[in-house]
Amino acid sequence: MNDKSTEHIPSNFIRNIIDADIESGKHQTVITRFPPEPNGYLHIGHAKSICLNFGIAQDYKGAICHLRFDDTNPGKEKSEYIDAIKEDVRWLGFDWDDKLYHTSDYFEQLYLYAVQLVKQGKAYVDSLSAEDIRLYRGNLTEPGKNSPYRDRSIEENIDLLERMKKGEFAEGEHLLRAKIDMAAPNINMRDPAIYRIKNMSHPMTGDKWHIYPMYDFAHCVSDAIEGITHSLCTLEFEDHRPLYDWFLDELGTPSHPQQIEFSRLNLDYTVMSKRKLHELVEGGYVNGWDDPRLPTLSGMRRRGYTANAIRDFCSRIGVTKKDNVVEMSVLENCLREDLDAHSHRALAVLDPIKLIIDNYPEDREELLSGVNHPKKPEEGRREIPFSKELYIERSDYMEDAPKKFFRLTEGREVRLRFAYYVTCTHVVKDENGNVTEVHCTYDPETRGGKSEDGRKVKGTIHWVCAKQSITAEIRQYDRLFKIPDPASEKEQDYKEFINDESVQVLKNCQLEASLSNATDAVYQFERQGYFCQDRVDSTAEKLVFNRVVTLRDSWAKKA
RNA sequence: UGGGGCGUGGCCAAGUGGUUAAGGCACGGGGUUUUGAUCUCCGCAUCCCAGGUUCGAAUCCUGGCGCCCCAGCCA
Repeated sequence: MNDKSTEHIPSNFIRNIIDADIESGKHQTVITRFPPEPNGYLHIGHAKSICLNFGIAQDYKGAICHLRFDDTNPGKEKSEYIDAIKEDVRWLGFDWDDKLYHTSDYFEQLYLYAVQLVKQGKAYVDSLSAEDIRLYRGNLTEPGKNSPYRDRSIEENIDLLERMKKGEFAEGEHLLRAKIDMAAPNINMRDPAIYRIKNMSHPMTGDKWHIYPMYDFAHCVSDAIEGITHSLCTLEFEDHRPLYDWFLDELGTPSHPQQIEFSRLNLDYTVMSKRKLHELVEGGYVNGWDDPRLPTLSGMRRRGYTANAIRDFCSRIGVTKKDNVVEMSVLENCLREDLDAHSHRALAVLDPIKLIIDNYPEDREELLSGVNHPKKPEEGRREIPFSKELYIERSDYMEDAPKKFFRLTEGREVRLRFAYYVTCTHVVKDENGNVTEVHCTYDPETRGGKSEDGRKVKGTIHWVCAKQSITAEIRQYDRLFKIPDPASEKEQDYKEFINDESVQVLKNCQLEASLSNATDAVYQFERQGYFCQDRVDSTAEKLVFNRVVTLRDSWAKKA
């Protein structure tokens, strides 16, 4: 970890609570946990939680953060996701040491605790249908009513529960419920489910179980077993806290963690729910979980985002209980800051057009020197081949250019970066009137891009040597959705707002020769943006680069 | 019309009775610049509303208003 992400210790209401707990002696140290359900890939919203939980573990003396897979629903979970999640957490720069757990590690204890509840008369086996249970639950304004099975004897309940466990019943036949209060204003307290029958095998426990615990029961008990001090979760679980506390109080667990809720991260122009991400991936709207347009950590990693930038982002957005939608520009700014500091520069022409220097010798070739990083001379220099015919960016020539256009137009002089001053003389067009060649003359006295006479040249453009450039494909990504908050439109499906121009593929980009040895690092293609090789599609024969993010462009904004 | 939360500038977010109401992003403007990048300088709010308490309130009280979450045998 380096740079911005650890420059200052963040402060937020959760850390304030922890500070107070340590100060008061309530806790000597802190144990947090990051508890993903392995039913999908992690996204930047999870990164917020990861940075919060693991960040606390890093900053407090003796503190530790557990990684716990919340695998209580074998119908939705797969071990493929477990591996992906571990990889993402590691990539983000965090380490769970040997504190890797699964809720399924506790299935035995969980069951014993359930039996204890039954024996205490605090849980019962209900045999109502799912439909009836819903009916009996009441609604937001009306209380529910007791199930006719609510007063079964403890003996009968134990017997039924044991048989549920053995797999004697079909799914839905019975359900273990907490006996609390069917008239509670908090619907979560209206005899919530504890164990349901699922006759399916589990990635970790195989065919051992026929019943699986519900989140509300499993989560608090798992936290207690692990001695978690502060159990941090998102706002929608606030209503579940009374239940979290009820279970632990009834059970008399050795420890009673404190649940604290904070608001989820929302980012504009994208979606963050697992359900929607699943839908985008499975519906073929994007190409897999690691599609560079997705806010998944694997997608962002493939796109070229750095872990450093994401950590910095998480610390900048803060942690509160307020609903929020963070602008993408904050993330992009974190990225640019990190990339500007660490990326080597290169010259690459995305939309090439020939530039011919009429007064440059036909057969001459020379090597010019370019700095790898303008602020870090220690990063060295590289040689860039130069000759009579170059490629420049099509957009760097304009026929009827306004005064403020600092690039090429007839009679205007510009600097070729690291090379020479050239003055545009004329252009050649095809039968349709499209410019096919830009012609110019160069000033041999300006080698390296500077002149002795102190003459001012406002514009500098990038170029590559036509003969020695290498061809590559470049994928330019844009926001996935056309509107800032696609998920909030009540009337329309969010998929209707997908931006069908979210990726633009340029197949004939010309890169400076040194890029044939490109690593998997991110490069700044000068005046364009940051790019990195696509880790899955780029090969030695066919280079493919992803545009991570553009450079800030105040000129384009005005124009 | 049940319960639980939340409301500080365009977006995040400090602030916990006495501060010119931090900071970041965005935005506008100036300077530097062999990337119209970077860097740099400057500008940019009286705190949802209304009453009240107080010498003094974004911070305390009362009453409104607005937004979010909850009726899975999902997490």
